[in-house]
Amino acid sequence: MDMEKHTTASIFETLRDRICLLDYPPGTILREAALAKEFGISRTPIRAVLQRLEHGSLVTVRDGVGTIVTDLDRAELNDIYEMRLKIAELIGVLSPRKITPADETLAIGLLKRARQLVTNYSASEYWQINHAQHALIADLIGNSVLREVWDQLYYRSARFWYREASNTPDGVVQDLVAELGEITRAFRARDTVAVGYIQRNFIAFSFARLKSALNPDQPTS
Amino acid sequence: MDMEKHTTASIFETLRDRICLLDYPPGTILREAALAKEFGISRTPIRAVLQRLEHGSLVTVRDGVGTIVTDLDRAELNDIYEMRLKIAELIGVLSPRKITPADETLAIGLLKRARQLVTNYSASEYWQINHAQHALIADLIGNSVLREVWDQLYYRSARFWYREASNTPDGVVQDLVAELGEITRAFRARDTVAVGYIQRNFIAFSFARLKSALNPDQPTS
DNA sequence: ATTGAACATGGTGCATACATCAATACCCAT
DNA sequence: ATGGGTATTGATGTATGCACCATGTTCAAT
Repeated sequence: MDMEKHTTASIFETLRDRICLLDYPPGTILREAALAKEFGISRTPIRAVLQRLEHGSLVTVRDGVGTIVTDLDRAELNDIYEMRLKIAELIGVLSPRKITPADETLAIGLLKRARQLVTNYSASEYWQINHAQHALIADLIGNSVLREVWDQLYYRSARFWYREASNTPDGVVQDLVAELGEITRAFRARDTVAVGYIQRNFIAFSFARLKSALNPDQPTS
Repeated sequence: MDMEKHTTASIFETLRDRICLLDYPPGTILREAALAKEFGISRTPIRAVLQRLEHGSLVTVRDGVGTIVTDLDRAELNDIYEMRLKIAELIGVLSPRKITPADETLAIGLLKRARQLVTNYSASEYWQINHAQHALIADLIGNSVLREVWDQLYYRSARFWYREASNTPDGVVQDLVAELGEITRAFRARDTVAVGYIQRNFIAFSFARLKSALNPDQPTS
């Protein structure tokens, strides 16, 4: 029984998170009828949601087949991360919002939560902290276009690093703690440019980690 | 009588161009039923097209009211152009495709067409040349994510400069000729980085022109 | 045994009727 | 004359039946 009132926005977020959290692994075929039945509505609004997901490059709809969760190939990984590296540097440049004490408080809270991950790891908690950190920084971006691109690339890259976090949580959690520590420091100094560069650096670290995971060893002749 | 076979992709391009060419001025209310009747199909595929346009920030769909062509306010102009300036610099940086003799030939052809605009101005021809130039350069971009963003921001900015071109065609056409001249030179040198910087510069020129058009005079105390 | 086409099945794409929402005009009370 | 609640109108949002497409299967011919 579903007592909740599912709106198209909430369904979109639900499906998006299922894809990002690899609950729907790449290649999964989603059926409109099944989703419609699950959420207790008709196929029409489901189709609208799937179209939005397709715009975000998370799925591709194929006539007569179904809606297929997109694959994670290496070329796309490179393209997304190359862009995120460059986009991050713009965060503090394109007329950002001023950092407030409330922001600082939120960052400190996230840092504390992240530190607890070191001893008690939980994939769901890791995801939620990342999510909150992303929202916190996206809210600083003054340029609306930059914020949209930043947001979309975040969700498009999420599956890559979430899978890596599940495989080898140790290093990933250490990075998250370090990142939030630096962000807290930058927030204390009210330095938005620093926030952008911190993001750039940790995206680069994550990128390196993912690449070495795909290339376990250097090829030997 | 419509003998052509309208596909959703062609309808999307048609409506997009109507918005960009100010055939549908900002504030215009589009009715799904009217569009469905015009293209000889039902409301369902029309709604899909309108959703795509909304994703591109060209319209907003309001329940019970209609689909409204978005307004051109100054804040959005600033955000879009700030981003385009930064994005343009990445064209030659993020693994671009090699420039070929065929590209050079196309650029020279566009330059010739642009020169004819100086004596015989035509708004439609101006639009088509800009369109072809955009496609030519977008095709050089190797990073798929960058290409998508570049493409979307082009169409999002189109209405601003198209309106300016209609108001004062002279300076705009001169800029176009100069831009295509420099692009041709960069193509001859097979220098993709130069292409990106040329784009950046002429976007900046256009930006300055638009800002001065919105601020006819400096405010006097 | 293998290959080929015809067919059965289950999916998305489309068309249409109905439900719901927003704006406006209207009418009655003041 | 005016103000506010109500009815009306026409829009988008939703549900559902049908058409078309893709895919796997089956059966016959070689």
